[in-house]
Amino acid sequence: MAQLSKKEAILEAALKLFAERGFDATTMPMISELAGVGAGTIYRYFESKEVLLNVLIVESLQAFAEALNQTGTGQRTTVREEFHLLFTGLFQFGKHRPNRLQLICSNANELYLDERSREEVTTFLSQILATISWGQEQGVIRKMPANALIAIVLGAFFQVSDAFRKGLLEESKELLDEIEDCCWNAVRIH
Amino acid sequence: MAQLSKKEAILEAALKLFAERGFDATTMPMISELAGVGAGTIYRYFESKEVLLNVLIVESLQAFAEALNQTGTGQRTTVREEFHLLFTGLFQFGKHRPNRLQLICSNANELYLDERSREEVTTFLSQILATISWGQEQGVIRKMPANALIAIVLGAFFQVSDAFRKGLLEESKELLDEIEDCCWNAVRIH
Amino acid sequence: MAQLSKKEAILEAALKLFAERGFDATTMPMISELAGVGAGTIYRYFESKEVLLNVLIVESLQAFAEALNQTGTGQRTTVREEFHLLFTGLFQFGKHRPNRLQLICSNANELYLDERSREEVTTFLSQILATISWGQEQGVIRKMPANALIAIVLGAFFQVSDAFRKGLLEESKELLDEIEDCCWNAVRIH
Amino acid sequence: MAQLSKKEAILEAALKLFAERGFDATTMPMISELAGVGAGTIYRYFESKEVLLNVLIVESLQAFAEALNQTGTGQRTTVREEFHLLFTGLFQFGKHRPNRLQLICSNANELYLDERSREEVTTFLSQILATISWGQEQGVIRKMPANALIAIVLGAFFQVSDAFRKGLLEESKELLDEIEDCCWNAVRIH
DNA sequence: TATGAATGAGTGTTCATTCAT
DNA sequence: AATGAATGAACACTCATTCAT
Repeated sequence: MAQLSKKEAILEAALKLFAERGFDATTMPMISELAGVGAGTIYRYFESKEVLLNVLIVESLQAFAEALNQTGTGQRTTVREEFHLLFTGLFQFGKHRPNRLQLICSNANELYLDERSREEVTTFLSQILATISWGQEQGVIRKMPANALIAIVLGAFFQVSDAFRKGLLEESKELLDEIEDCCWNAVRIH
Repeated sequence: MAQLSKKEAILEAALKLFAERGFDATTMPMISELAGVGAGTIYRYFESKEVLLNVLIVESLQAFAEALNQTGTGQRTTVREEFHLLFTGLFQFGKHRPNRLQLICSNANELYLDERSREEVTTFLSQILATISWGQEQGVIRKMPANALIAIVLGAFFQVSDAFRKGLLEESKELLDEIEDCCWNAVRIH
Repeated sequence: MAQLSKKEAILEAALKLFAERGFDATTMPMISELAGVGAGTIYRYFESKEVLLNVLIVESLQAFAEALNQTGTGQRTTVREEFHLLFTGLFQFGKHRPNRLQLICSNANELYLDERSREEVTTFLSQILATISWGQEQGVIRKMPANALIAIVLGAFFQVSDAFRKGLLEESKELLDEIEDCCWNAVRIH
Repeated sequence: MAQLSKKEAILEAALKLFAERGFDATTMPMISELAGVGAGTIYRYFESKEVLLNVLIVESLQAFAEALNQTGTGQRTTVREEFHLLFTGLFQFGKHRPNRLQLICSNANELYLDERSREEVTTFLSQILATISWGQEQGVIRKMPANALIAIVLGAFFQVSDAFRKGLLEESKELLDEIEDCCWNAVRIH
């Protein structure tokens, strides 16, 4: 409360609840209570529940993209190295911002996304696309529709993250390396 | 209507709506209208909206398991062949029962699952587990936690199915074969 | 309660409250309580609060027009006689349906009228217009814009009705005759 | 802003909004925005929204009474002349202070009037009453309850003013004279 | 003096559920 | 067995009012 502005408290509370329960199952009273603010206060900062969701989605996608960039910047070495940095970025993000990851993964929110959010999704994916294209040019990554490759790797990553979150799987350096290896094998040319 | 009992009509309507809109965004009046029955009639067959969801989840998981069994029965040949049958079963199911698949994939419903449904998930997964264990014994599949391998393959499959559903990817025999190959490479020992 | 359907009870309660307090100062809970129904029940019969108002306005205008017709039907005699019948009709209506009259007079509702209601107002006024035109043709009523004549007579009538309603004035046959005479003098040619 | 004190700015904004939209449909934020002051500032000058309304009503009634006095002062000539001055005063006021007139006419505010405002109404009417009594003594105005005569003339005037405001009637010297003549005919002895 | 962020009671409205028919 | 009218708790959201600055 001392270190968090009302707006931040609301965003944090909403993020947690949207991630855990989904958009429809989260009520404004829940958010206001968890944020420790009055019900009306939310509307001083966010026009509506939907706007609040979209702000969070855009924020989260940007944070996600940034997390990937941060690890991936610098001169290009090998495609495999790039893939490693990407994967590391994914898991770092999932570890530090589990709710943001959950929000992004959850398809349930799709109905409520506005134009801005949809664009942000495209922007985010374009970053991964670049790596894939480069790998294909280098003859290292399979010549398949990029969307399919992305779906395979991200799908695996999301599901694995979910397993971590639910405690079905215990995180360890070795396991993460193995999973990365699996995903790399999935898309590389043998 | 002629060939469908009231109960079946309700289940079908609810399945479609839960899959398309999600549990919370689906109202009982929507279901009763689509099913062509009175609002109160639903309660003659299902205690509550949640029970209705759980019945559908259990049904869907059983149908999913059955679909996998059906292709996979018969004498065991190779692990690769078994994997192929499993994958074929997954896609067959997604093609013929897209709503059931969508219902199963959607994490949004998690909150509302009862004990019975959770058990059914376990049952369903045990079938896949068996194949994995066998493959590991044979020295063909990586020695990793089974949950991780399942998450990788199912995650990829769900995400790919979603891409098909949204029209981001066009289904074709060749593409399916490629995707299967990707997934197999992900889990096999090289 | 026994003799009133829910819908009628709602209409009656809403009429009373809208007339006494105005549209904005009347809440749906007030209406549901006075009608003796649940809050949600109102929405089974009326889409929204605004629709409820408009239904009442149209109903009231039609009842008003009918009340004027009823007294005024039959062969035309003199303009004065027609005026008398009109005035009698106005007061009869105000006496038997004070709330409906109040609802019609109140300009506060203007903002919420839909197309249908606006048309009904026109229809209602056209009836009075006919009498005025006839009187002007006969050289008995002043040659002034009909809207002005209507405003004068109806304005006087509404204000007098209000005075009766508030008890500022005591109704009596003689007083009504005098008021009618005043209004007639206002518009006739001397 | 330069020439208007905060208090005056608030009163002016509130007058405009109450007149145009009604008391209930006007919000305090609307008033504060139009007045160019903070929301809380209103409460430094007026205890509540209701008090603000009542201040405006009293002010308006006093301005109205003053407007009538101004034209009517001086030695008495004839009753007809006095009536003319009264009528001129009414229309002058309506022309120069349309919002104040609208506020006074609107019955919708009745619910919120306090004792002070009610007294002011009486004070205001007493002025007109005086003229009427004098006319009746002179044998020029009908011997009817004064409230009835006031209702007739003011009712006609308010309704005509409304027609002007809505553009249903075009103002002109000739029309005003005619309307005055109508009203005079309504109350004079023939 | 003046502000506007903050509040929470209250608004119009929806909907899972019940029950008389 | 089947209905759909009825309910009232709960929803998203608003706004008169307060108060720390």
